[in-house]
Amino acid sequence: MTVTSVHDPSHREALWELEAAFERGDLITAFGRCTVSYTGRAASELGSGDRLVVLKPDGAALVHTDEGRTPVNWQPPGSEHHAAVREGRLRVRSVRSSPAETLTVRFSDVHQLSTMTVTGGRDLDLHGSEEDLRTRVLERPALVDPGFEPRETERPTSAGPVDVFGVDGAGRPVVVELKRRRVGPDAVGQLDRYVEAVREEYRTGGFDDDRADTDGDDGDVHSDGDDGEGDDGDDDAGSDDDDGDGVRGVLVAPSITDRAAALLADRGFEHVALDPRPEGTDGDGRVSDDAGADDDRRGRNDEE
Amino acid sequence: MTVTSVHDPSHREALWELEAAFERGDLITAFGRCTVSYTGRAASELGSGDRLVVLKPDGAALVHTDEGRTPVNWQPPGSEHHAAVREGRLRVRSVRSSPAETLTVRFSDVHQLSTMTVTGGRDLDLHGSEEDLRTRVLERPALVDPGFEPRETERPTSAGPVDVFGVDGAGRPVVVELKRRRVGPDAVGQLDRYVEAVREEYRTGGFDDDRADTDGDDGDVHSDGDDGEGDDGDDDAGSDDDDGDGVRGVLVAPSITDRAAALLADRGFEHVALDPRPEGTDGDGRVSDDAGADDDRRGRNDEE
DNA sequence: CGTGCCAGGTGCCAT
DNA sequence: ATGGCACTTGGCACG
Repeated sequence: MTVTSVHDPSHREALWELEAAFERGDLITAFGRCTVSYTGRAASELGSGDRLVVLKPDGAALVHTDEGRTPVNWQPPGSEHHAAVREGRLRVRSVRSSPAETLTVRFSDVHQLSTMTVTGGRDLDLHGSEEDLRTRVLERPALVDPGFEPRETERPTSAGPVDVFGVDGAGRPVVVELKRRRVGPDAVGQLDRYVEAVREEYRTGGFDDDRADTDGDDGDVHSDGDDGEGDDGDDDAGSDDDDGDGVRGVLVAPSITDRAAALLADRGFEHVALDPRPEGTDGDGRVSDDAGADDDRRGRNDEE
Repeated sequence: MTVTSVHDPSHREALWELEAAFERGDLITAFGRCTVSYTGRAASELGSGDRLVVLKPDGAALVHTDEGRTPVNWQPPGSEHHAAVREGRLRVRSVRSSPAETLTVRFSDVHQLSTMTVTGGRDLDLHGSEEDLRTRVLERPALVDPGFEPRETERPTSAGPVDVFGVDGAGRPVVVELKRRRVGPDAVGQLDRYVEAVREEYRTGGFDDDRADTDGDDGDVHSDGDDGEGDDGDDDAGSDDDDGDGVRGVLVAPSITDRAAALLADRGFEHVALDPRPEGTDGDGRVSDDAGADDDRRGRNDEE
């Protein structure tokens, strides 16, 4: 049995179905007239109306109206669903602790209640994320700067992990912050924190013990062979070569807003325009070159 | 007719139901075995499996697995839903432009398809947001600082709108940034940008023409009567009274992380611990005092 | 579990 | 439309 469905069930019927579905670990949808109360990190009340309520076996709960991508109310995974009949209404309650939160849906009428057994994979294969951008940068560092040499990814600093850290042609340390989309002032602030942290690090003599003691296992860039060129850029740093303090800050993103650009200039940082996905993939995802291993879209009859 | 539901429909049947539901402006749920393709700002592929697909009349589309609060794939409101039978599968496609994005769901089997007419309100009454925190601060400015006098909310600066702007007992300008929850380094960066903008503003002589020309209609704090006290604080600013440049920065939030606190101290700013909801409302939402106009939870029988 | 950060973030409201 | 920001942000990875 994969799907059960009851129309206009009595509250007792609905309760029975719900508890059986909880037991089975089914996905549940309930459509009916209800009010919704939430209390926890915040608190909310929603007056009576028809809504679609989705209860997942992992504890997630969603209350959807006919509008919006975001549910009006919800409960994250890890909650526990309970059902009961109280004061003539079917009460579905989803509770979690830490933080303590309760979502209560009170149905005056259940128009339809369905339960379904879910099978099959849920692994999404996604392209175009920041990780893809990082890959692009690591594969072709010249896109960032002619002489750029990546040395480490997720390089730890006192201000947090630097996306890509390396040196330029002149041996100056370069802090690269990656963003998959157009950036605003916040990204500049982020870059600024990282650059300042690295500068401070160099100032106090290379080792502030800020860098967590990862033994080059995780974040190191694939060594291309040439190591004997100035191993950690400790010699050239500290002198005010160009601007700032010898440490360059580079924001790699498709584009940047005016305010962010102003802030960036103020800090003496740079912006490099780069897309997370290489050229040839436009908004519709058509790949001009690189005929990938896509075996679903073959017959291109795209009407309707 | 509010709800229609078909079990294991043929693709033709399902297609018929779908198009009728589109026509009626109904909310649609489809449960079945499908693959999902998305392309637009990014691109993704999801292999075959059972999923719950929700199609809303406003154009929103959701694809849910049995896990997570967030749909594996989706389309925001404003999209257009289309259905067709292609290559022996039921294809549901949701398309939007700007940005150009397409979500395609291909059903090999539809286990259940339901359509529902939605009526009733969707206005959520939410408490505990940043706006509530602002209200608290405006009603009791002393919570921020003994002599604090709010002057303006959403005060425009070259760096963006300042949550609350005012003066302290010594007549110094105060920039207040509000956060409804525990803050990290980003919030300090935000406050820093605002304070710097205000300082620059004062430095260049009160009017940099940064402040957008809102004629005191929107952001002004309710005038309490006393206006003849130094109308815009132009006299005392510019002298390095305490630290920084005579402009104070205050981060109002329930709590703050260590890193953020360090940054805050570095900038010479302050943290004021304040909750968006007044004392007496704990995590479970029980209000100790202030018996509000809540008329739903009366009989407190809270078992199961 | 808290800290920090990315996300196809979404949503709201401003210019 | 773009911009800046809040959000019960959610989700993940790491210390």
